[in-house]
Amino acid sequence: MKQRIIGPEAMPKLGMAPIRRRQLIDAAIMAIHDHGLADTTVSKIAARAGVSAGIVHHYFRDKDDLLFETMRFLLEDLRRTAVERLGQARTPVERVHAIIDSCLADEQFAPEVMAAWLALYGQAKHSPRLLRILSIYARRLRSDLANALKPVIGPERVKAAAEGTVAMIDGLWLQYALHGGPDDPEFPRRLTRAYVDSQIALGRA
Amino acid sequence: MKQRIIGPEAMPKLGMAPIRRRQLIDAAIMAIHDHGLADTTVSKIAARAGVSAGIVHHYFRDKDDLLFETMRFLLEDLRRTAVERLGQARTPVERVHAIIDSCLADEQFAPEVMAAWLALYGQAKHSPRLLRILSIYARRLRSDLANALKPVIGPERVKAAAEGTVAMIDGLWLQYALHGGPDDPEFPRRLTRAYVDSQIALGRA
Amino acid sequence: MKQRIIGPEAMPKLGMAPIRRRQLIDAAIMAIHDHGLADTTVSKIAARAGVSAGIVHHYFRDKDDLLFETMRFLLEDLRRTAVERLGQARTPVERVHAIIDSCLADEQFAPEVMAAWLALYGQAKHSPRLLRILSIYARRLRSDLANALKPVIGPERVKAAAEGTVAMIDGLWLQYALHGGPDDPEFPRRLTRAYVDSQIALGRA
Amino acid sequence: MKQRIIGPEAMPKLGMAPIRRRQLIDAAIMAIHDHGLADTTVSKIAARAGVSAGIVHHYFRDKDDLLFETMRFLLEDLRRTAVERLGQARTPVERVHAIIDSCLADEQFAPEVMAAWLALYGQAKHSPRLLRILSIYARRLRSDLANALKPVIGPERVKAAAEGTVAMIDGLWLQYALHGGPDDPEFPRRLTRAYVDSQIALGRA
DNA sequence: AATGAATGAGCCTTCATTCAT
DNA sequence: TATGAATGAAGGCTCATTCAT
Repeated sequence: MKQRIIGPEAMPKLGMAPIRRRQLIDAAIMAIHDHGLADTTVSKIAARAGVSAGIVHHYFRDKDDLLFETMRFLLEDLRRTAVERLGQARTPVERVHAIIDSCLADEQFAPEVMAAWLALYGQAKHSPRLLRILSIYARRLRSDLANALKPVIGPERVKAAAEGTVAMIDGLWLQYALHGGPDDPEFPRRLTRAYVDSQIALGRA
Repeated sequence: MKQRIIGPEAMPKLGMAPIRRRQLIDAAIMAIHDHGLADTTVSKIAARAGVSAGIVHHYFRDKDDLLFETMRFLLEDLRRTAVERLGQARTPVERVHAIIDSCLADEQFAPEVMAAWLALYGQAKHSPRLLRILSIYARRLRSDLANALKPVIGPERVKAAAEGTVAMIDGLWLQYALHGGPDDPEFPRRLTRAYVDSQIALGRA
Repeated sequence: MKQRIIGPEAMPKLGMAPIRRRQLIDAAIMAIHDHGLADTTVSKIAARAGVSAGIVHHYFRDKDDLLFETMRFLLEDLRRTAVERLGQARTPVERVHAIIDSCLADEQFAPEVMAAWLALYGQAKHSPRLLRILSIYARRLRSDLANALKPVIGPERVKAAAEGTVAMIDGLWLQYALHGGPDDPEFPRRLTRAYVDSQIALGRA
Repeated sequence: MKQRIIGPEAMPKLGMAPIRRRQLIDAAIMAIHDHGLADTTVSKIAARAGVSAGIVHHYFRDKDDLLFETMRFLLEDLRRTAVERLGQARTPVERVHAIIDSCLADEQFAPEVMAAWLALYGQAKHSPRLLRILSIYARRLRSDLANALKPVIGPERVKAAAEGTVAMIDGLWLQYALHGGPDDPEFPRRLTRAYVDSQIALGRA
């Protein structure tokens, strides 16, 4: 999170846009972690990225745009991980575990990431764009989970099981987001898998 | 928008402090819901309460103080409900249900309350005072839950069961906080109770 | 300066005006000493006097009025002392010494008094009322001094000697006002008397 | 009222700091003269300098910082003049006269400068930073004066003579600061030199 | 006479944004 | 591309003043 993409000594004039945008998004995540969303200013983000405040508006329409892109980055990063792991899963249960493991992956417990997600949650209701991408992500997660559970749980119980699993994932994550990451990051994953297993056992019967 | 909480006919000049403080706390909750914490200003809160912006500083040291008291009000309100319901519970399982039902009570799904809690969560990491009262509340909840589960679950499984239950409660609540309150507020309570029951069944064996 | 005129337990309803006014003037002097004129507020003055802020406007038109009366009090106090001492003086030289001794009397080196006088000086140019009473006082002082010197100094040198004496008085006082009262309050008086004596010696020749 | 110090044709965007700082210090002196320290606001200073109020905080930490730098400017300006004139003086008496002439130089009787010095005096007791630089200046002045007087006055009388001279300088200046600059700016210098001469005459004997 | 509640104006300061270089 | 200067709009907070009690 803190390594520089390229050194400050070599600044090619072309193709900087994606690099700078990514730099600024990283800086925004760090600034939110350091100061909280309410106290995150354009200047602080720019300082974190090692650039001047003015340049931010060359790469993003305005502050809101930068913050929106930051939130989208978080969501897409998570989605990418989930898709990757799902691609490697072979059985239904492996698919469920892939989802759990990507939602509760080690990276999701990085303090900067947790702070940014919490900020995203707090802000979503007051930003239609934010709410929209968050809802899309949430719908996909439920859909993936339901699809994975369908083969092993009776159709009338799938929805409740999926809801419960999402709740377990988010609830565990929230604890760590509020009170500090887990000593053993495997613990929440194990707990959630156990829940799913119990649901499958129940659903099969 | 600007209706007065208490009628204009009786405006006592003495002993206004508790009335005004409560008025302003209510207004703060509404303002957070309307604009989000980051865009909640003292003026907006005062307008919501139907008073001038200046008077806020007669009753609260500063904006942070008002917001802190608002958050504390939410926490104490929840705590009060939980203590009441626990007092009426007779069996261990009733005690567990009392906790679930107070955390997922209908009032907790009021849009204003959900918005304020989300804001509290997002802000806690950047306010020692906030984090402190939130941690106290979280510790009490876990303690209550563990005590209630102890008689019916083997000691080596109590902690995991309590953690799981808290996660289920928070996770379900979070879904509704983000995507709108439940159609049937009984549903999340039923789901959580089912989880606890399965844990008890597992724990007993 | 800090003793209460009357205790708070016995509050006669009649004839309070002069007492309260004097209390508030004393409190204003102390507040100016404590906080500086720029940071002296009505509330601070009222608190110093042990009354509520609102009551100040029963005894003074507004804050400016209170401060003006405070400054006038200082000037009249000094004038009263000078008149008293002049009345007891018998010879021309005694009259000059009386003026010196009243301007550099021990009371004039009280920290509260020095702070208030400095504030008066800084404010005078921006308050016509203040400048007026200050000028009257200054004119009287020069006049008294010239009259006292006339019998012992040639008329063509009286004015310069009076100017020099006033300068010596004010200059010495200013040092103490800025850097703390004199260890030996007799020292500045002696120095000024020596100056006058040298002027008389010169003037006589 | 709003004329720019430097022409509008050349507005360099780089290296504005020293120019703007000096502009703002000048504007602060004028604002203090116009309104008095208590009524000098950042907006008034900015308006005097022909810039927006916001920009003040680009060049000074806060209002206090600007006022402090303003006061320091006055002190350093005076000190610079004194050092220059002392450098040109050849004899002990010339050195004393150099000090007198710099303290009572024509520039010191400019209304804006006098108003700012008075404000400095009134504020010093309530600002440690201000008191500190004022004390340093005062100490240097006394030291310079004592050194200059040492060769021509017996050691046991040097201190009193220096004190008296400082008092004469400050006292005369104070008269003009309060009641308007001298018709003949040479007059106070002559009077002070006469005092010093009399002290030397006395000290030699 | 005295208080505390209440207001409204104004001040300092911050900050997103624009612009000339 | 990148910067720092500059602005203007708020925001938080203070405070003198008024008023009902």
